[in-house]
Amino acid sequence: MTSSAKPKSGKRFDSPEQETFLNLWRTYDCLKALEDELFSSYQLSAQQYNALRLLRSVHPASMQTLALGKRLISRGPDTTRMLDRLEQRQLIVRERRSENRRVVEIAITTQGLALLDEMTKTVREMHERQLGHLSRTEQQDLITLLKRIREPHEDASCDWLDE
Amino acid sequence: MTSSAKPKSGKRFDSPEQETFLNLWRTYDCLKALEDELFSSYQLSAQQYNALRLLRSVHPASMQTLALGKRLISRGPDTTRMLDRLEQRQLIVRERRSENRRVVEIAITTQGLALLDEMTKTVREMHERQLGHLSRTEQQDLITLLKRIREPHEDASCDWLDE
DNA sequence: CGACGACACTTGTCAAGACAAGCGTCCGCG
DNA sequence: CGCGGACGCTTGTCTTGACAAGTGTCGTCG
Repeated sequence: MTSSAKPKSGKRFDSPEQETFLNLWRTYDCLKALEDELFSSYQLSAQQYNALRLLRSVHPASMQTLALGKRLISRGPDTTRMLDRLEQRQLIVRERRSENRRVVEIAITTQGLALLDEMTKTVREMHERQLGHLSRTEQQDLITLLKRIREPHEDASCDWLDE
Repeated sequence: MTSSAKPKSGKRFDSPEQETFLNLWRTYDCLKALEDELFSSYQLSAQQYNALRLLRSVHPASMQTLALGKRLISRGPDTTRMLDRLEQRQLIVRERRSENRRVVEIAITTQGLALLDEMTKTVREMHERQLGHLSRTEQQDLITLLKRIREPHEDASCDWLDE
């Protein structure tokens, strides 16, 4: 008993907050695995799928690269190169307007919309597998708790401006 | 109104399950950002920190590489190379025993324990910032819901054998 | 109207993760 | 014994994400 750290193999967590976070992490990872499995069969990442969804929500209008990046989950990742891949597959188009040649407007193409349509059914089935065993009330409770967690952090580093 | 997809910009989610999952993702990402910020100041990833924690919990015994990898959150990532980095910093030791030269036993070193001790305070403060504004009851409710989500998936692809 | 700073995006470079093939070791069976 | 297969880990290679510096465009102020 010389060490100041007490392993105490019965107690697995250093604090209740750690237990909560690890549960959150595990659960997220578990559901993400199901997502990735599906999306990879369409050669898409979850981020790319969300980008397409966002673009569809403003279709036929367009969004600027930065605005799109801000609304994706992980804050400002490599938006440019992710869009490169989508553009190569002609799921989106990029356009530099003469009125302001700094910004690049992104819009979803007909092929992009078609891909989303094609995925609708399997995506819904995956959501069913992921969370279908929870009642509507449980899901609502969960969302409430999750939002409460984010409350004090939203303006700090996590601003998605979702609504 | 020619398109079959209905953008309907008011409705943001395709299904309640999607809303739940996106909330989970966002919340996780939000808390992860706080984690990463802290751990990166110690030149560690969250995975590496968890590996050290796990090793401490069995100290002074050791674990096999595969067993350790299985108990980390993201299933079986690049355990070997992650341990390479920890070994280079002498936070762990690897040993091939003569009794079974296939397996590699991993153990945390005194320096590894010292690093964990050094981090204890700031890690706790971060947990406080992350989730301190939730009551014990709220955290417990959340954990219950999260476990319920994982229930049907645990044996499929997410087996952490935590307890 | 020309220089300066700010903005929006792009490119370069590097570390980290994913996937598959390869190597050494052990067990079982003839 | 010796050989085939399974196991446990390592290595190679590719894709992905992270961070910083660079490029082109616009507003503004002297």
